[in-house]
Amino acid sequence: MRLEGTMTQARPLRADAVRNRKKILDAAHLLITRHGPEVPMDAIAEAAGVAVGTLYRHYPTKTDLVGAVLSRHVERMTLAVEEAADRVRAGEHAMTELTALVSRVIEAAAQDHAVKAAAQGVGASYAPENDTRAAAALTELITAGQADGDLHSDVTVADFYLLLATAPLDQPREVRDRWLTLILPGFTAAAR
Amino acid sequence: MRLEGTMTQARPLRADAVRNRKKILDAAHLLITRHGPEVPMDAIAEAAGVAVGTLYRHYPTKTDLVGAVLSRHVERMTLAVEEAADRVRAGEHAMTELTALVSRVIEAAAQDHAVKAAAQGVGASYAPENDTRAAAALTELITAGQADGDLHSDVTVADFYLLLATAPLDQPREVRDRWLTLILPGFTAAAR
Amino acid sequence: MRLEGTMTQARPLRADAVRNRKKILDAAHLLITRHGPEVPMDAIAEAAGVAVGTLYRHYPTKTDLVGAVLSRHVERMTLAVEEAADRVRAGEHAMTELTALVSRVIEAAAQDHAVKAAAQGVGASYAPENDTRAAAALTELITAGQADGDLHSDVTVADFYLLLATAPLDQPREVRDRWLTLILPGFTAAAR
Amino acid sequence: MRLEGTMTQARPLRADAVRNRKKILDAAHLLITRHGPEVPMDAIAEAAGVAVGTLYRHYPTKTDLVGAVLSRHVERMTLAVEEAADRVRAGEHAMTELTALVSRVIEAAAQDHAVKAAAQGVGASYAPENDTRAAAALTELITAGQADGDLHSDVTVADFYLLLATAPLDQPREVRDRWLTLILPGFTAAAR
DNA sequence: TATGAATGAGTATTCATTCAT
DNA sequence: GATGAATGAATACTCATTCAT
Repeated sequence: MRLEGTMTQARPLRADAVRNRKKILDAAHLLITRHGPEVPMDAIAEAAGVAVGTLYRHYPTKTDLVGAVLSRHVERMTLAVEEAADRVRAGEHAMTELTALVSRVIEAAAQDHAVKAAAQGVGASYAPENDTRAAAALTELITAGQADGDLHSDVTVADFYLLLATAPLDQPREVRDRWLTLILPGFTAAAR
Repeated sequence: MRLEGTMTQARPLRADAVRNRKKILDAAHLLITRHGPEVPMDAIAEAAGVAVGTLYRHYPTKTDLVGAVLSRHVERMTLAVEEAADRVRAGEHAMTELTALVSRVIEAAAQDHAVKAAAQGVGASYAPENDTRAAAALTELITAGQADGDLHSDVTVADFYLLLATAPLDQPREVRDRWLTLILPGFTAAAR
Repeated sequence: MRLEGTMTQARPLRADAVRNRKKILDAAHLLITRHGPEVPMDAIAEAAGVAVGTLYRHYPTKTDLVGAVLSRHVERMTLAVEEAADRVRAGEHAMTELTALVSRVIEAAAQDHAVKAAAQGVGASYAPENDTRAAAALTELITAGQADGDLHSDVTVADFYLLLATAPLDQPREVRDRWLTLILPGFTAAAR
Repeated sequence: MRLEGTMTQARPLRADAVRNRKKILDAAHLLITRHGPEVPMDAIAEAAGVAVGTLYRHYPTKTDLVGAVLSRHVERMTLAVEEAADRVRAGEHAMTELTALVSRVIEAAAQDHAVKAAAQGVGASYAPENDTRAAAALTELITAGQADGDLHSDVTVADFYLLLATAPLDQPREVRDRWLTLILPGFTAAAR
């Protein structure tokens, strides 16, 4: 289990170092999303407008960099889940939110697909603390859905992770939609 | 310097060549399954106990070799589907056969997982005629299942391919089973 | 100094062996002329309709084969020189014949250029006995030309070889012609 | 995975990089001259005392390296021509300078012969701007020689290029001299 | 003798990572 | 802290030549 670079950095970074760090992460995100995790480190460095050395100072390993990129992605997902949880707490229908959430997350991931491949391909592990937050919010949604009698009672957070992990992200839109049509019944109370 | 050779390799291979070919395919299968399609050709050659040249004589390209490994896999699946279709024709319950088939194929693929990745990763194309055979048998099963009123009327061969393509092959057994629990309802007439 | 394969072959070849030998040489000639001496031995064997083993039985080394191809070329040149000498002996004007000969040989070589490259590139040495015959005929022509007072008195066989060796065979026709315009004066008695 | 980089390498090289670049070019020059353009890149790297990676950083392709070696050669020739033109402008006899120039360039090239073969063999293109400079200076010389009535009036820059291109560079000194004796008359006004 | 399968050293090139400037 | 030059192991593929069938 590896923590993200930022965590290990005790003292605050110099202003330009922060800037560089962001430029690097942006470039990595862009290139990895576009070309997959095989992009050479040199290419990322060039796109970021820094030298490779700088890149390595911030992320001592390609795996680290890919991991950082992935973390960002996870962070975005986490926010989406938390927002959905907020809305449910504010009175929205849980199952509706869950369905929309899944759909939205999958669509987002489909654009960013290479990022996920990155994680598995290079073996990068992403920041676990985000997962915890996401898991908490998701649990809330699930509980609410079950309380409504919509969601099947044995559904867990892991099931949703599985849902995301297996979504056909690299397929065209209509395939992804068909996919949701096929998979969502399994999550409802009525269908099983 | 590449000059065109004869396309057709009509004459039967020599006994020892056949032996080597099999050794190569076995080694490739093993290594690709275990380490993914990135395994060096040299490693495969060594594992097969032949020199690289021999390997290249049998499979002029890495893509060819990976494709051959994949074809094997597909062939096995095809047989499974055809057997199921035979049983249904012989009176067995279609939905039961379909469910068992999916389960069996997924289990088989799980062992062989990297092989699939190989196909996409290297762009190897697997023998399409197998697909045709498999598709025919599968169509038969689907039609039967729909006639029984078990299978949802809009289910197609493509849906089953999607099912296979997205199965969490690299997850442990219980995850795969859970997965089937979640996905199969979407295929039934009752659940939707 | 290596002798051609034929020379080392004490007993007469079997009929089919002779046939194979010719097929090989023809194929080698064609491919080497067309693609240069880098053509793989396998390609030559295939074009000849024999297996590589057969090819190697006749020409134990690529160098040998290339040398044999070259010999053929030299043989043709030799014939041309001898014919010119014959004509001069029959009363033709020596200088005219020499000029025409040079022109003709260069044109022939231009088509067959790769063959010459072959000789140098692979280090093949061509059958020297042909040279002897060619040299004799050429000497005759030279002597006649000098007797006529046309050819410069210090011109030797080596000069003509130099002429051929340096002709711009890979250049287009007009360049080769210009070349002759430039080089021939040096051979005449008048110009020096 | 190739991503596009910046074309312009504006900033000056670091001192040690310059040193390496020179070592590489020297080694390449030596080895290519000695063994022809087939010398392995590894061999050149070793001879230069650097790792292959370094070699490829400076010359991304073998063709580039060979081209660079050739450019050097051309550059040297260009200088020689320009110097001769300078001398003629300063009052020297044009034909004498031309003759000496040709002789000198050929002698220089003879040492370097393989380099030329390299260019053609690998398809390397040498810096064309050098040619332009050389052509200008050569034109000047030719014009002067024709004005003196020494050089044949139809002689062009191309003729001199042809002269160089066909010189028997790989032959011993006396052959090259003999060659000049034979070819130069063709360039004079008197001989044709 | 012919066949063609097997050998294996050799080739250009890439890329994560280190380290002198 | 940043730079970018250097490293060198790794990879797919070729081809002259040998040798079992």
